[in-house]
Amino acid sequence: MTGTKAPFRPRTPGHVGMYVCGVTVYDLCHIGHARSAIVFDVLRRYLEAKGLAVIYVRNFTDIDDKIIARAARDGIGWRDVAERFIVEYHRDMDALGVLRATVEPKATDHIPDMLALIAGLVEKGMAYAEGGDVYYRVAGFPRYGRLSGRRLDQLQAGARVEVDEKKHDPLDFALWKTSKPGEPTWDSLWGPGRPGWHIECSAMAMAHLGQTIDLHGGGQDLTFPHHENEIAQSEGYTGMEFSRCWMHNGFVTINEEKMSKSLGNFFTIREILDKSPWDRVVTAEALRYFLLGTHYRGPIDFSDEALRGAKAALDGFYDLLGRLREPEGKSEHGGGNEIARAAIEELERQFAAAMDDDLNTAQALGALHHARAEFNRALGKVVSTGMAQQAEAALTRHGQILGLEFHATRRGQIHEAAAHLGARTTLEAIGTVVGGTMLDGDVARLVEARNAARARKDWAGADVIRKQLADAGVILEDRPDGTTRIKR
RNA sequence: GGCGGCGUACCCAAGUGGCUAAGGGAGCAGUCUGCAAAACUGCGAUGCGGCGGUUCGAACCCGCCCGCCGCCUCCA
Repeated sequence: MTGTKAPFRPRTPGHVGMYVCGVTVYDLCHIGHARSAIVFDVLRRYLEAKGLAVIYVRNFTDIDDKIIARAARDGIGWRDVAERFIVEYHRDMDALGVLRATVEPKATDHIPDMLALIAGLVEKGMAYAEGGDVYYRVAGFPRYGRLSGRRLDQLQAGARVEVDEKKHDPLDFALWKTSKPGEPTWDSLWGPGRPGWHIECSAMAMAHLGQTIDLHGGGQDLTFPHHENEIAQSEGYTGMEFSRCWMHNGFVTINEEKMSKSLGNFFTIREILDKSPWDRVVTAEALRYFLLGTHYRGPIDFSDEALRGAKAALDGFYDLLGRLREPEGKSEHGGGNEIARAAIEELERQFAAAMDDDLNTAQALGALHHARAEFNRALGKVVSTGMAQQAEAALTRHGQILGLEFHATRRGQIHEAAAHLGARTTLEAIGTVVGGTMLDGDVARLVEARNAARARKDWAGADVIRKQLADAGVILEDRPDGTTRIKR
C-alpha cells in the first residue's frame, strides 16, 4: 500500500486470507494470465510450505460486456460462454501446474452480496442512484488514489471525456447499471440491472475472507482503477482497512511491447502448448520456469528463444535427478557426501532467503542451480544411496514450491520405470517421446547388442546402433564402469 | 500534460552502499571418454546507459542528460 516492501504479518498468526483477481471468462487465456496465475500460485505454495493455513480466493468474472458481446457473436447464451471458458481456463492452468484455489467464486453467485454492499454505500451517502444506475462518489473518499499514487486533482485534469452525464463527477464509477434490452438482469432496489465490474471483487473477498483480507493480488494493470475502486467501495462500506498487503505482477511483453489484442501480439497458453516441438508436459514446465526466472514485479519478454533457454536449464535438473536415482556409481564410502550435505543446507537457507524477500523466484532458482552444480560435483566424488535420496528430496521439495514438479520420469529414468510398467504405458507416463515410439524391450535389446559390439571393439557396429536409437529419440550415455545410461 | 517503471557480459537475469557483481542460455578451452553425451574445471562485464556529485567507499544515494516501456480508458 505504501509502495514499498514491508514485512508481511497476517491478521491471525498462522492463517492467511488472500484474494487474487482472476479472469473475465470470454476467451482463452494468454501467457499474461499464466504469469499472474503462476506467480500467485507460487506465493500460495510457499506460504503453505511455511506452515501457514492459506485460504486462497480467485474469482471468475462471469458477467461483463465482453462476455455478452462474445455470446452475441457466437449465437449462444452468455452463461454458456462463461461456462465454456471456465472449463478452458482450468484446462490450461491445470496443464501449467497451477493449483485450484481454495474458493473460485463466480461473480453471478454473489449478486445479493453486491446489492447489500451497494445499499450500504447509498445509505452512508458514499454512493448515489441516478436513473436506475448507482455510482460511487469518489470525492467522498479522501484516500482515493493512494494505492496507485494518484491525486484527485491530477486525475480530474487528465480525465478523458466521459459520455455518461448521469455521473455527478467524471471520476465516479458505476456500482450498478441498468441493463440494456436483451442483457442479463437482476432485480434491485434501483430496478432491474447488473453489477459494475469493481463491486464484485469487494463482495467476493469479503464474503469469503472477511472485511479485512491479508493480501490482495492481481496484474499491474488492475492497480488503477480496479483496485483503487475496490478499496474505495470496501473501506467506504466497512470503515476498515480492506487489504493489508497488495501485490501486482508485471506484464508479459512480446518484443518489449505489452501483449494486447489490439496489437495482435499475444500468445494463448493453448497455442504455445500445441505448437511446441516438445511434449506438453515439457513445454508447460519450461513456460513456468521461464515466467519465474524474472522477479514478478518486472516486465518479462516472451520469445521462443527464452522458452528454449528455460527448457535447457530444466534439462540440467533432469539429468542430475537421473544420476541421483540410478543405482550405479553409489557407495557408502563416497567422498561426496559432505559436499552434498553442505549443499542441502545451503539450498534451504538461500532458497528461503530469496523467497522471503518479496518472492524473489529468480534468486530462488539461482539457489536451486547452485545446489544442482554441487550435487553433480558430489556425484563425481561418489555419494551414498542415502545421500543421493536426500539430495533428490531436497531438489524436488524446493521445486514443488515453485510448482516445478520435476515430473519423475521425463527423461533419463526409463530403465527404472520400464521395470514395472508396460512399455506402452511407460511412454505415456513419461510424456516426452522426442519423436520416437520405440518400445522399451526393443531399446533394451539394441543396447545389449551395442554393448556386445563394444566388448569386441566393433566401434563401427556400436555406432550404427547408437545412431539407430538416436533416430528413435533415445540417447545413450556410457558410464565409466562400462554400463550404459538410457535417456529418451 | 500527470504518475510510475526500466537500461547489469553475446542473450536472459539476480543484486539497490562495503567480501572475488548470483544464476541460466549460447560460446571457447581443458579433464574424462573407442566415439559421443553428460558431468566437472577454467576463460569471458576493472565494470553495471552517459556525465557530474555525496561518501573513507556506489551498479546501488542525489542531480542532469540519453534511450525504452507502462499507466492515466476494458485489460493479468
